[in-house]
Amino acid sequence: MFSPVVKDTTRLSAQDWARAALQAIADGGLPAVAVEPLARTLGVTKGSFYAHYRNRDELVAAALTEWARSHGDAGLAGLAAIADPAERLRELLDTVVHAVRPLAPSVQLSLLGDRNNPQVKDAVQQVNQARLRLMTSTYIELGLPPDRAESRARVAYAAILGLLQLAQTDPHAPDPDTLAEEAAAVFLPADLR
Amino acid sequence: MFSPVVKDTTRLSAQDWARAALQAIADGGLPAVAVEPLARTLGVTKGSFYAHYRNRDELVAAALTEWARSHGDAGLAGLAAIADPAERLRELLDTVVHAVRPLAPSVQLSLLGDRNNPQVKDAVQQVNQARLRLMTSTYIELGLPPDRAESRARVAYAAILGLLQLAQTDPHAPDPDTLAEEAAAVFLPADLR
DNA sequence: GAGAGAACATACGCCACCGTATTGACCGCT
DNA sequence: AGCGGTCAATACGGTGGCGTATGTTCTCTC
Repeated sequence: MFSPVVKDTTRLSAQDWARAALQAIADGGLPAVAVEPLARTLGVTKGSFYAHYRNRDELVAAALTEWARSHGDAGLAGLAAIADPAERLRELLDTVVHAVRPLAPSVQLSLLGDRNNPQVKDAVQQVNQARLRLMTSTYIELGLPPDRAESRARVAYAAILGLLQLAQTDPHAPDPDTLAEEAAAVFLPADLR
Repeated sequence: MFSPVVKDTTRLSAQDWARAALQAIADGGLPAVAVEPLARTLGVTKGSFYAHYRNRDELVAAALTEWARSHGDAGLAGLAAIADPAERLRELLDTVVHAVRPLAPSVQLSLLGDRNNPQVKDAVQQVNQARLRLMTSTYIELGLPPDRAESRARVAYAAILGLLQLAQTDPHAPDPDTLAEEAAAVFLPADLR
């Protein structure tokens, strides 16, 4: 018995459609989630799609829910498990700055183009809140008073988002190590100034 | 003689179409730049559109060019004119953090959803480069060595972008003054640490 | 191994948008 | 007054995506 990495000739599930939808979002935003093109890339015709979802909107909702789930508290479990707050923060910065991870951030960036859609707004908000909560409590653990911890977390998280954004549009390799160093110097409050 | 704020019954120019296209981008990204809907909001039919542009792509190109122009070096002239680098930087942070300016940032955020389009990529890149150049030279003036100035500028600009991004998705008013203070504490190198 | 249901194919009508063609109305200019 | 150019309206064919209807095939289960 061997587990196939790619679901070869087997039939598709609702999850497969949702995953394909997320990939489409990463590539072209919400408008790219179109039933017929997705069916083509999946190697089927659209007829079978309606066995899984009632309409396109339901697919979009499913994809967004899945994304919000896996990138909200669920996706932060690994980081949250780090006991030492300073190390946790450094790990977070390192991860982000070094990451040219292909799919994960692309979805969030693409969703910005469709931020007027209420469903999108909810999903993005949910993910952002979870991350901000983690970073805020980290800064509190580091000794900042709660209100300062909150705004500090906000600025730091904003920088993370912005760096991802720049990484996706900028061809100039900014040397990750230099960036990580700089980010650490700015956001790791060794002195808690 | 009174100057009409809205071009009332007069006829439209290519500029008018480009402006409408930018507004559409801010609202719904590139896919929202559709000839017939735009014609409807402009109060004409699409027949007249093709007197100004050969096709939709040309309109998109014109809109993006206009945006890149007005938000690149041209749009930074006011800030660049500030002689004192520290004041320039503070002004920049203040402007951004306090700004819930409706249209300007929306376009950039919306364009993220269409960053795979080469035209979009070029425009965004052009604007980002101009801003990064200004911030880098500002940090150099402040006494940072060139390489550190560059990465510092990158992190600071990323934070700015991220704050705008959060402001558009987050309903929680983060109290601009607190944020401005925090941003200043982080990015204004009084000590040039 | 026969039925049930899930996954798929095919074919259809519908609508939104693109681009073209043609014609008409409104300028400025000599 | 007449002329050319610009902006505009109307009408048309083409394309791509949505959703429905109606079968067909696969797979699981009893």
